[in-house]
Amino acid sequence: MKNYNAIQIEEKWQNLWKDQDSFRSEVDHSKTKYYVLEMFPYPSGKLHMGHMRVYTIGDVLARFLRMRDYNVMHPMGWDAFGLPAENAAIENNVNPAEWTAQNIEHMKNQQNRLGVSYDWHREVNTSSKDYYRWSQWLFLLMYKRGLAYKKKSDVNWCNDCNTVLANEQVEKGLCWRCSSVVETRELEQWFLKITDYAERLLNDLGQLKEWPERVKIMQQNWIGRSEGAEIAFKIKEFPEQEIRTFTTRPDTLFGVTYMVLAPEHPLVKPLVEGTEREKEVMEYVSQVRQESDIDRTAEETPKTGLFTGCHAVNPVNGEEVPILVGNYVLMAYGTGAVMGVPAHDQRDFEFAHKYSLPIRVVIQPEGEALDAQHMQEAYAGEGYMVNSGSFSGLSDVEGIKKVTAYLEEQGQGDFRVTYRLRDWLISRQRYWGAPIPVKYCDNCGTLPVPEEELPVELPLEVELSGNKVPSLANNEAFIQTACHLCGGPARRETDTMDTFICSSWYFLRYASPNSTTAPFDKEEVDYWMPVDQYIGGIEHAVLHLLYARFFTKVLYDAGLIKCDEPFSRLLAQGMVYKDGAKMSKSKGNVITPDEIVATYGADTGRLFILFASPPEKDLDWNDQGVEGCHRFLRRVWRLIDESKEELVKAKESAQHSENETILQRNVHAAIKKVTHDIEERFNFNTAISAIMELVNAVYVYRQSMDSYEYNRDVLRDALEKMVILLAPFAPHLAEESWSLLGFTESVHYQHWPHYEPGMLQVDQVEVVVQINGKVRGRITVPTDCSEEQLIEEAHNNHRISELLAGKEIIKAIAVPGRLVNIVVR
RNA sequence: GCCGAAGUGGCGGAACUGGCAGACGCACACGACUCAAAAUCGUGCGGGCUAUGCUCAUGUGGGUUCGACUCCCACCUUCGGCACCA
Repeated sequence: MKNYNAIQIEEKWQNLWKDQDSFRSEVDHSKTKYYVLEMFPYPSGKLHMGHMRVYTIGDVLARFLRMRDYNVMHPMGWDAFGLPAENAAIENNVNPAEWTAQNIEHMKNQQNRLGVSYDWHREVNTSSKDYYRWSQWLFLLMYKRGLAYKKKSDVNWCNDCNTVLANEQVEKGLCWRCSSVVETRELEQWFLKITDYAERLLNDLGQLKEWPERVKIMQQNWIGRSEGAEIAFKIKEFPEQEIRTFTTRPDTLFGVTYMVLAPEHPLVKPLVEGTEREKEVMEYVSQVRQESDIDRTAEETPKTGLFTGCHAVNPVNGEEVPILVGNYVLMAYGTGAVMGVPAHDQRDFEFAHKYSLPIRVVIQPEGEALDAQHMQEAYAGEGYMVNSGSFSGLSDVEGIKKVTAYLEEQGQGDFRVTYRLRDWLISRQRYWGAPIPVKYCDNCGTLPVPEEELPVELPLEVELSGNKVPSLANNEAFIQTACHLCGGPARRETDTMDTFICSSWYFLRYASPNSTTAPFDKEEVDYWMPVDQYIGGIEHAVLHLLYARFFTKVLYDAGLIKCDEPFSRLLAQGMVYKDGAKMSKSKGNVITPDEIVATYGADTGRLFILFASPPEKDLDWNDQGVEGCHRFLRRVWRLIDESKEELVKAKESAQHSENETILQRNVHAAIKKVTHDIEERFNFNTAISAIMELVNAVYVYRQSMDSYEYNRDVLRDALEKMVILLAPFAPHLAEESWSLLGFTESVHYQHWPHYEPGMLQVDQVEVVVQINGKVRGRITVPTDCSEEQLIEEAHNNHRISELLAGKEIIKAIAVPGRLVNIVVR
């Protein structure tokens, strides 16, 4: 007997797949296409268990669907721009481009050793000229469509990464990449107008029936839509000026007792200029603005404010209320000004108490009498309007409509929808990225680079100076260019694009990775898109998945693609832990795919990853569990190895014994369950357990008689089906087994078997008999036994009849094939 | 604070539309094979008890139902998202 030598087997078949180009995909209109995609990795050079998990999940699907006769595209590529390449350049004194290229080569080898069935003809690399040229082209498309603009504003700055960050890349005030505190800086930067798409990005979440609810909710929260009114307050001291404020509760307008401006609000300075309060107010403003966002927006931070000396005029009743500047008002949300309604907003309530501002109740809950003097907290619930002039008596809901309508009539306000979502800041002050294709000419101004001049090439030679990679701003040769309009000298934009731009359209590029005349070939894209199944980590729930949806919608609007949502089905796979903690060097609990492949082979690693937990749940790595999976594969191997002789010795007979009928039933039950678990439920763990049960059943069959008595056809069929079912999970062992069973064609080109319902039929079933819901006996009855017969049979059972003696039977319920429940008193 | 997900043996997990709770695997125990070990094969394996059976048990407490891990209500714990968002 030969031992199961996984390493040797795996290498053999990987080479063969490569030589035969087994997983190439082409447009074929005669077949149903299926696009399986795993989020492409950053080429860090190190493949970790999280990667192995995504790729394995994707590969099982890809292999399964190929056997189900779909035309499957399963591509892979590299999200190759980004900061780590610069850090590596500094540490190892190596060029970022070189470092990236080496890592890609290494990681590609690692991926291939996992036996993942990629179509490498479609490989993309976002840092290659052929790719980023089209990232730049897409920037220009955005520009043409009025979706890219440059603006001076307060932006998030990470000192460690030495660059600005998008809002989505700040987590709780910290940089998403390095966790250092994010500061605010005022800079002129490029933005994409994702807010123009806020409504559609929100609404179309409803189309995404096959997305996990939690991801959709995260996006919904992030977009943060709220309805209300924008209201204009005139300023008593400056009658030509007004303050616009956003509120979700226009029905509380009569309860306004003050107004607060954000310290950044452009009106603050003019209001106090030349007054005795100027010095104090402006000092306060600069003090607040120095605080980091994390401090300023923390819940514990006390609310502070300062009177400007000016007054706002309430448009509904002409009341004059003081205008203050306050630290709790954010310039970035709404209009940067808040009307203070202390009776009905908790923050306003606290603020009013602190600064002795009046509180006026204008909403009364049904059956209660709120009294401003005795309120312990603001009342934000339902009620009817009071102290509100002609609006008094209306419900809050009616009030919102009527007050807004009144303001519109008066030209003092509008219905308004406000989003939490901000425009996407895409400028990065970093070298290793796609240059933003813009020029600045003294005569002609800011100019997008004409398409014919693309790509704006990133200079590859880097002079390391000190401990950093200099940004393009230090590269005069890059900066100097000619204006294509006036021919005069012009300067290039030196910022590069956020790498999330590159990953917002890569799934389109896979359809035609070599297209030189467009970012993608329309016909190919229309055939393959949308991605049928996308798989990746939950950490991209808002970031990448929101940006990619945005890009897709812009391309749809531009008529370049036919779909307006990129990913039909999404699977957010769980994390890989070890001993309840994230794998990390500092904890010393890292297991790498390389080690697993070297010790047990890729098939064992794949099987364990799939068997230990359903894909969307977190997985706890367990060495003994891996051992168990390896044992199972050895068990399969032994079965195939021993069967070579057994199949020769076995008898040929059309007659099937009971044992053979049972084995066949097990085969068909396994086909049914494995198919259903992969296709409908993505529960690979239970699919694998079904295969294990089949393997156990074959062992039981073999043990039940002498090998001369085996039925050759039945045994052979069971073994073949077993190998086919195993093929998506342990592709190398399946391939080897298939060839040992005498086949010359790859198991991966076999058609997935269908189960026959007739084969699952049994003549007799065991049915549980309950009395008052407790199991009291079992009866064996014909499968087609009627409900009446079932109940009769239950009564006939010796033990049951004993237990029923002297009891009053109230009713009896029969569920054919399952149970009988007799209710007694 | 708001929103969401999850709580089942020693462990990972299973139980699809309400119908035998614990499939499959790990760990453990015993047996076979062996001089021995490993490997392999077999048997057992939620708790309690007066043990061919009874009883308790799916985070806690209620409810609906002939019957609840599954549905409803309240609560507890853990994890995740949002959060001075007007």
